[in-house]
Amino acid sequence: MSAPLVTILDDEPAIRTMLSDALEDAGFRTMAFARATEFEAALRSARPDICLVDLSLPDRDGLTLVHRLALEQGATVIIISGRAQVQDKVTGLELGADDYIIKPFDPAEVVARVRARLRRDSAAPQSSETARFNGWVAHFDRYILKDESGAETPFSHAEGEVLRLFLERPKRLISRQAMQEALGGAAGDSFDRAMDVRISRLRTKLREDPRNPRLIKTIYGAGYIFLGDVTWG
Amino acid sequence: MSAPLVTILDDEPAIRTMLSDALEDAGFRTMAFARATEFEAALRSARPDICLVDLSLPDRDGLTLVHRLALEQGATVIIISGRAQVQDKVTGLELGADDYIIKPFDPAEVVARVRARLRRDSAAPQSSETARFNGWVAHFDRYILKDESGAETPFSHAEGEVLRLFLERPKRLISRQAMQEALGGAAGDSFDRAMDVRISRLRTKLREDPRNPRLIKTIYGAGYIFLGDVTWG
DNA sequence: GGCAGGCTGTTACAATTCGTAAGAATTGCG
DNA sequence: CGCAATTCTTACGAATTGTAACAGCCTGCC
Repeated sequence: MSAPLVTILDDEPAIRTMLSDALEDAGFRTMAFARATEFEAALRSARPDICLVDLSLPDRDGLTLVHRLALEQGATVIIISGRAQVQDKVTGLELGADDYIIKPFDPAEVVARVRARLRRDSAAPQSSETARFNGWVAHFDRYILKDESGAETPFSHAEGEVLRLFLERPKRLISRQAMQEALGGAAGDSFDRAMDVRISRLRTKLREDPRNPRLIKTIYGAGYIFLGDVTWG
Repeated sequence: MSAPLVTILDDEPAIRTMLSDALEDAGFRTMAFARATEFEAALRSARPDICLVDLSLPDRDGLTLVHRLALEQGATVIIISGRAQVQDKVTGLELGADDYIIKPFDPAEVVARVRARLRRDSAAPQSSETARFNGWVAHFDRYILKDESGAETPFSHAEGEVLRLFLERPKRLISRQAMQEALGGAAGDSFDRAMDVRISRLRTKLREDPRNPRLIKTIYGAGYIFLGDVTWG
């Protein structure tokens, strides 16, 4: 597992340098951009773990960008802004940002906040081996799925990997790329289909209606989202 | 699914009241404590979704408490503290806190940060994912539109973006340009038509009469206006 | 070893989504 | 009314995603 990637989007060169230096000293990989368009272009090939975004961008409405990144792409976003009004912070956070840091800032605090976010994102894997969701009970230790009537459906290891991934991140978008990494597949062309097939088989076992899946939703062009109410243990 | 529970641990009664009031107005359940020992006793019977903790506690070292809560119990912890030094923030976050708010604070910001944490933690009641308007119910979490008879019409991601935009700004003019930015399209000539098509398809799903649209009105030369009576939640 | 059965990736093709293009319909204005 | 600008709708096609069918692999068993 390589070092987490942090992107920086800010039009002031001094800020970009300061953040890059501090974050790289702390062991992160960084990519810095001055304009939203460049940043978005880069997103197509790289998937950052955290995005630091300056709100006062010249070439695009920053809040719109945050919203798209956070709620639609499922990225973790930290806003860095010169605006210190409470109202600004509240709207930024409501739009999906995970944190809001005011300029001027101390790089050490930024690093600490980035670390705090990452710690949560990769939160300790569930110690428990059973999970309940929408009438189903998944027993990962026995590779079995029980429905409300108690009937058992076995699932395979590969299916279990996908199911566990969904149950650990319910109601959040999981991008195709993130899923492939989690499932240990190279991002190669051919593995794409393998992942699709895994999900398809899982859907069948969960008795999803192909026309209108209730649990595993596809977001065209982005990834998947699992909509169950999950309780572990 | 009951409202998320937020605990407040602070020795100043005024702060406790201020936070309780603000959080309950925002729809959360709260429990407030003046001392760490009481708080810990309560933890045995209740499982808070978020813990707000003041560091300057008389009866216990606050940082130790935060560490136990966050890293060992896996709880989500937000520190509220009078100490504004960067070093204090860094240690607090390193010890496992998820956020660090400095006194004096605005309750609205605290609420926004609590919401942001819950959204990430998953199951969180997001700003609410259903909206009612003129006999319709839009379920954004399920990508489904229900009419009065309960019949379901699925809508796609792209259609949902448009619908959400309308429902968030009812009875107000939305200029074409504003809409394009919100939908993430460059203002290029070609994307204009794409937006039209999205709206057209949405109108079809809402069963609008092309001659006399009741919900999505076109303002020639300006933009669109959504005329429904919208209630979120 | 040889075979049966299950698991999983690959391939091929079907279905869906969504932008583009083109022509039709509408609106505003003189 | 006539004309130009704007907007609506339909059809099409590229890209994305779903899934059935096939093949390779492993495991257990005789």
